[in-house]
Amino acid sequence: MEERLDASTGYLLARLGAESRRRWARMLAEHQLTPHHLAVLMSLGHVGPAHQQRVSELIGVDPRNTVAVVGLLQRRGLVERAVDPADRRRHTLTLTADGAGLLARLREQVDAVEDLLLGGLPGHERDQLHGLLARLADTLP
Amino acid sequence: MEERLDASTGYLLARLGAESRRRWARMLAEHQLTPHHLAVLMSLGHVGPAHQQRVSELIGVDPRNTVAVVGLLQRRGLVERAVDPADRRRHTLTLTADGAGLLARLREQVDAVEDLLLGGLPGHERDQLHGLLARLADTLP
DNA sequence: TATTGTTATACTCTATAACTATA
DNA sequence: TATAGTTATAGAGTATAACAATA
Repeated sequence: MEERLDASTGYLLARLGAESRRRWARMLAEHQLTPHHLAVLMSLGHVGPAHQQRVSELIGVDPRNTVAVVGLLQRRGLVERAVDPADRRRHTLTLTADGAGLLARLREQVDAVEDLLLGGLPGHERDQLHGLLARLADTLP
Repeated sequence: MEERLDASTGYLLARLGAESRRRWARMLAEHQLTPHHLAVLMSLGHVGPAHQQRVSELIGVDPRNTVAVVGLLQRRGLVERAVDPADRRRHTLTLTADGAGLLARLREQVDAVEDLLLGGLPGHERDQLHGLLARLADTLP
């Protein structure tokens, strides 16, 4: 991309985030999935079974827009949706064995995409960047 | 956002980039503009007059999708589109006085949004993050 | 023949209003 | 009355095919 705008960190974040999303999307299209689908699988893999609203918060998607995402995963047998007996308004989402298996296989491809995206930075800077982004994510409302 | 996924730097980038874009979009909606419109104004403010294709590269938007973005800015009198006499296929984009004025006023609001987004990080970490993102942007194809 | 910009189109992503059922 | 999830819809973002003018 030769010359760049460096005026705003927020802009760089949005710009590089879009690039990252684009690469994920291209990779996931082979599996007929979108970045949000993988985000749901990853979040369930990370925190275990969770209510749908919790997952929405974790992946940063409005609950109303999460419905269709989870719906597809359920129809594919990757995620199970069960009414919570303690509060029957709530639906608990759980990874199925198929879902966990697919997630494991996708992680390799995720890592490959990652290496291409971050390949220009030396290892210690990649770690530094990861740490800063993780901390920033924790500070958000 | 309490607990987070920290498995992948690319994911954090996409996640925080979406958050950043969302905040920009909310701010810019008051001016009936989108993040892409501001990106065009910023890029012209940064590199001076430029061909449309060059701007497309700078803001990371396909030239076919840039047409409508620039078209709106032109109709609003913020950007001028002139045929390049040296190569009449090319259109040179230039900020008008109105465009430059609006850009200056928007920068304050951009900074305010930025402070809210990055407020959780101490100053030296914000600088570090900015440097890493700028370097990463330079390494991309 | 290749490049710059354009038109048109379809599909995804995001935001929001209004609803159901449960609490 | 408030909350979890849903339905439906409109707008913005993105990708791609086909084209005109110019080089």
